[in-house]
Amino acid sequence: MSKQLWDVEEVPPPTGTDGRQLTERGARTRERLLQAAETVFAALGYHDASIVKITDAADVAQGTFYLYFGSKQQIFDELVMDLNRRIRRAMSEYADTATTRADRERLGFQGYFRFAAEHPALYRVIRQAETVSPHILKEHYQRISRGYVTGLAEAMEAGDIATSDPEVLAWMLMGIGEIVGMRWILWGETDVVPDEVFDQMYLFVTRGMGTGPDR
Amino acid sequence: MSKQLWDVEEVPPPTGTDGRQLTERGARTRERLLQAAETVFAALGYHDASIVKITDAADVAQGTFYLYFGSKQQIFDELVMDLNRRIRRAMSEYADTATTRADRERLGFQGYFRFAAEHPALYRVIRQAETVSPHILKEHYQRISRGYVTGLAEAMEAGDIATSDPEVLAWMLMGIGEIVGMRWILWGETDVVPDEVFDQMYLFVTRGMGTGPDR
Amino acid sequence: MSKQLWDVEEVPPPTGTDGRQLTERGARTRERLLQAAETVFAALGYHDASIVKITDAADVAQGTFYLYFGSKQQIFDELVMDLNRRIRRAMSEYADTATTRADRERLGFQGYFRFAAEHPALYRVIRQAETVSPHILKEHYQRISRGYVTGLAEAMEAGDIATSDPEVLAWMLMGIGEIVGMRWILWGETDVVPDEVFDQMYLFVTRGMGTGPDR
Amino acid sequence: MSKQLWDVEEVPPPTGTDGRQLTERGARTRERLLQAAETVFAALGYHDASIVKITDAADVAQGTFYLYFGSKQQIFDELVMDLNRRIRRAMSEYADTATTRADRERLGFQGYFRFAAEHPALYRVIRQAETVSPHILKEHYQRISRGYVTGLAEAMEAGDIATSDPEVLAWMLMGIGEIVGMRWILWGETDVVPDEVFDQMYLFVTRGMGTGPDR
DNA sequence: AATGAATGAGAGTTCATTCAT
DNA sequence: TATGAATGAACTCTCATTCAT
Repeated sequence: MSKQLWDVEEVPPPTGTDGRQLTERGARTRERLLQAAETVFAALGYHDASIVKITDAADVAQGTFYLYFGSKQQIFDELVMDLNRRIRRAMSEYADTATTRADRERLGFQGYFRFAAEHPALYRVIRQAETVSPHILKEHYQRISRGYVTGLAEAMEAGDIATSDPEVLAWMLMGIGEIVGMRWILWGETDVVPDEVFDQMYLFVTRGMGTGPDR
Repeated sequence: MSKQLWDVEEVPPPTGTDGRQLTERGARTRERLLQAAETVFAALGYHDASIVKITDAADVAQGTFYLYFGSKQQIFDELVMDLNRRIRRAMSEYADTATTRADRERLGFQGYFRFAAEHPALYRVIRQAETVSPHILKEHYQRISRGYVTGLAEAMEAGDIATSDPEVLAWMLMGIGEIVGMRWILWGETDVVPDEVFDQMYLFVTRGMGTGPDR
Repeated sequence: MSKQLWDVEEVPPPTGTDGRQLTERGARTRERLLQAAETVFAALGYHDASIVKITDAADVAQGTFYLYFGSKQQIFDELVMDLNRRIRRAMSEYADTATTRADRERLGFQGYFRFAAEHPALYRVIRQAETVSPHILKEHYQRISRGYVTGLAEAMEAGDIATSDPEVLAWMLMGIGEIVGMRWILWGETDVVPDEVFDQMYLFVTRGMGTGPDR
Repeated sequence: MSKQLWDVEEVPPPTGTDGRQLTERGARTRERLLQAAETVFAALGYHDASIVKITDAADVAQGTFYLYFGSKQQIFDELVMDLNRRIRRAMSEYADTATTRADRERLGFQGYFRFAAEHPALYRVIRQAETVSPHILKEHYQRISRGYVTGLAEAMEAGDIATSDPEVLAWMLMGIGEIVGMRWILWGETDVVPDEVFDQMYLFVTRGMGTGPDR
């Protein structure tokens, strides 16, 4: 397997609201706030989350928040992009253990479901973005799709799956992963996708891509 | 084609907050509020929409709102269920014109996309539900899935598509429809799904279900 | 004496923040807020006055404030214009009792000093306007000057005072009135301008205008 | 002409908040802060100016401020007294070039107007003092008045102007200068007092003092 | 059925000031 | 001497909701 599918970019060093570089202490506080935000947004949703609740959870004073983030929106956006990077990393880690190309998508799904199970914030936070920060939501899907497209195009060229528009395919795979994760992980009794469901899903996907068991 | 796929139930006559039957005038006012809410929620999202804005748009006094709805949540929930009924009706209307069973899903997708194009509120409002009213969101998906399941089970029995768990299949179809609609209608330049995309999508779906061109 | 020097315009009926006409009850509340604002601004100055303090003084809830005024600025501006109308009315009432034209300015000064003595708000509030709302301050002086100009032009035409630019003269009279009022009323021990001071001032003014005792 | 009218006192060497003498570097920083304060207060007014903005303008850290000034008030007061010294110096410089006693007041006015034109801070800052630091405002006027009184008393004794209470006269001259400067310099199109206006004003003043052209 | 004035809790945000480094 | 992170009280303003008319 050549390179990583979701080749996750490095993050630039964080700055304060005024644009200045942070001391180590500052960076630590900022990180605490970001973690608190994840918890609070996941538990309460964007509206109902409040800056007081975030600073309480981070155990800093209200005013401190504004040293690092300009507004509730801004920390939200940052959190979404942070989650996005972590999902892609999770998917990469799984997918890159594949020994055959055909296994890649399967492992990608598993990475995604695993991450979703461990981070309830994922759905609660990201779906909010639709109205809170539409452009960030777009960005989120696009970044994931990009990774898929790369891998799918390769697979098509190698003749492993039927040739088609890799972008359409990529979005469909995301749509499937998202709704299955929501239905069986977020709303399910267990926090994994049951094996029979996974298998049915995967059968559908491979058939759809033109790599069924018949191939 | 036997019966409707999304057999949409009748709605009971609306009542006021106090539970009493409404006069005709009252029913009209209530309707005005519901329409105003759709506009306002779609334009601003749940948090940013406010009851003043809704009553302003409906051209009634603030107090009047509470004669018909108990809270902001409640009108939101009602709106979601209303949209849900209308989508299912739209999907049914399309699907029921199918002359062959195989055409049903295709037409169902088209009904959905058409509705999405005409009602931008769909995504903006329904995705909000994730945090505003989780149980309503669940209800929304379940009702649509139910229609799919009925039709898919029938088709499997008739041998038109490969046998599998119709529920898993139903959810995947929803997931695909939702994300494709978002990507190409909500975010696309045109407000229809381009033909090539639709075809690629449909090819994937039919292959996945085991009804490809090869059948 | 022909007509009034400071012919004070009528005020339009007050409206709420949303532009709607007020009920009688609303008008009363609005008035209460305006009076409270005068007291509070006079006692504390613009910065140190707060909306809580104003609503407390008016004995209404904080939110009520915003039914009638859009911001602290706005109630301040309104208050300045209100004081301005009242000063001009006070000056008019005095000046219009004059039996000889020569007496008019004397009585105008007295009207002004009397008003200043009774309304400590005058200086505290109006001088603030310099930075809070420069254009309102300008308006304030211009309206008073306009009344002066009318009277002075008349007097010049009648040959009662030496001919000169009535506007320059008007502003000087205001400047004198303002600083004398500040020095002897606002900062003085008594709250009237001592007779000897008033006489000295008036002698200076009449000589300056070319209507000394020598005329 | 005997001595200076506004004989401006020397300022004691500045100290830090802790009362200790400053090093040369400290004195420089303190000076930078004072200059930044003039700019910021003039541009924004007392309330809207903030210590962050002052320290930003002075390019020092927030904490540094408190090494030199105890509070926002304190730097404001110091700034007012600084401006006051500079005005008096400006007036003196002009007045002391007078060759005849009668010319003194004329030149004093010109010095004042020139200073006002060059320092818009003058009005914006000093008028603030009304509520920020009433006693400082009083002090400001009194110091200027003192210079006037000295000169006017001398002139009366010499028979150059009519005898009267020099204090009343002094305050009136200040009032005139202030309002004319505001009307024609601060609010005027040009930043000088137009010649005709100045002449009208000066004619009024000389007549009022009993030194008209008729003398 | 409809109004609109009134409420008050709570939101986001700013800012003078302190203090460890 | 200088820094800049941290504080927390106070501010302006919004809003869902109640209630007398």
